[in-house]
Amino acid sequence: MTDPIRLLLADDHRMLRETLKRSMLDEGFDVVGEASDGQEAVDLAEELQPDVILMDVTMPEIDGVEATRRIVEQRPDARIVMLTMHADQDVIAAAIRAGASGYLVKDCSFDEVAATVREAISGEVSQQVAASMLREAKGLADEAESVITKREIEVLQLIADGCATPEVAEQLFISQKTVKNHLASIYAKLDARDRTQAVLQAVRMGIVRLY
Amino acid sequence: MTDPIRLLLADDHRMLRETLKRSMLDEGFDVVGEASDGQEAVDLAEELQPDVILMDVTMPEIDGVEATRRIVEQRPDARIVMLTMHADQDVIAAAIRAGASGYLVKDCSFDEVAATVREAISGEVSQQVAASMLREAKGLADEAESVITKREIEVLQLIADGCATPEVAEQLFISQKTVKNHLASIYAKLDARDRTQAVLQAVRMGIVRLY
DNA sequence: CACGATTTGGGCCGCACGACCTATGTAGCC
DNA sequence: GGCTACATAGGTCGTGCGGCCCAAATCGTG
Repeated sequence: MTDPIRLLLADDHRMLRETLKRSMLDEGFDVVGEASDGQEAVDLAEELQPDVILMDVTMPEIDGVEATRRIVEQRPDARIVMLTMHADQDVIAAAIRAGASGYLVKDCSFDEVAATVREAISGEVSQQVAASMLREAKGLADEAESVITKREIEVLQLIADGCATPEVAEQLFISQKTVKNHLASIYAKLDARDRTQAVLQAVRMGIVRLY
Repeated sequence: MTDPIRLLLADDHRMLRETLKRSMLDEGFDVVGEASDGQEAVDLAEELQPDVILMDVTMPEIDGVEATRRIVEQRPDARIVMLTMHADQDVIAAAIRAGASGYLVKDCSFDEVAATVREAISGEVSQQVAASMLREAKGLADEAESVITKREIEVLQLIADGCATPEVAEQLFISQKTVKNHLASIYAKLDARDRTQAVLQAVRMGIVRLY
């Protein structure tokens, strides 16, 4: 038998992290570390050099997609399998672009998790990911347009936190008009008609945190 | 040694359900059934008569709080431990009112899960729940005011689905004014200033589903 | 340096939205 | 029969919001 696969788990919910760890250990994997936020995941990935990282999209500090980007930047051979609540096309596309080598919806079975981790090591790519990469290849122009900027995320987060336009402007030290411009840009990128839909989409994508 | 505690797990995410099941089995619990939505939880609770039900708040068809209400109605001695993403006071209060005997945030450790299930059986009540019951006793008037009606939930769900006021009115065959009245009532009950905050609060409470 | 993306800001317009007040019909309940 | 809650609907008023036009400064990358 070969050496066990060394795993790093990154999820902000301790319950899932611990139960997943137990199950992965049962299956013969070696869980070398756990991270509860994106920054911790980046730090531990460098420190522990795990074979595969199982990373949730929605996390504090840095979301999973951005954490993936930073890890892959330092270590292009890193194998990262993304976890998410919903099967959102935009999220899958963003994860692939960031350098993830696999993708799992939280509604999948545990066997699928184990299988996807092994596939990530062997270099195979799951059907879900392959299908997304096809779509990726088809509509690169579209994808490029749907990159939310830092400032736009700040605006979205403040609105999710309960701020109205004037308050967002005050918090960011900019005019209300600029806030509205950012929002208009966000609506186009997220295919949302108003702030409510924009925030909901951002929550689905893991861009914004819900407290 | 006494008979193992018979558990029913209800959560719409298969990954958590399966990993939690493995861990609970490891700990000597007997997981007799799994439900992926509220209706299934109600049905299986009656069929399997488990000692304790671990139930997520956010589920399709029927949310965890309502499922708890229905189960307790049929079997007042049922022990139900609620699971939720966020430590939301309104959710805790609603769960207690529905008849839950314990409460867990998904950020807790696995040991806490096992301990809370055992406490639920022995009749003890966790500190979190006790604290909430105190608040409950203090402000019963307040709590009574914060019961969202069926019609209000329909309005909230449609708005979460992307409808604007005129569209909600059309869908429900009522005037726009009535929709606005429902919204005003919702804002007061959920302590929200606008539809965005109302929908987010509803998502946190598990009243509304995010697709 | 030049180009594109980002961030900043202006004005205009029309409708949507939320606050506030009142009112009626219909249930369920003591 | 009254009481309370719920769902229905109207008016008015001020402001928030989103669509659409535009333009300037900054900044990273080629």
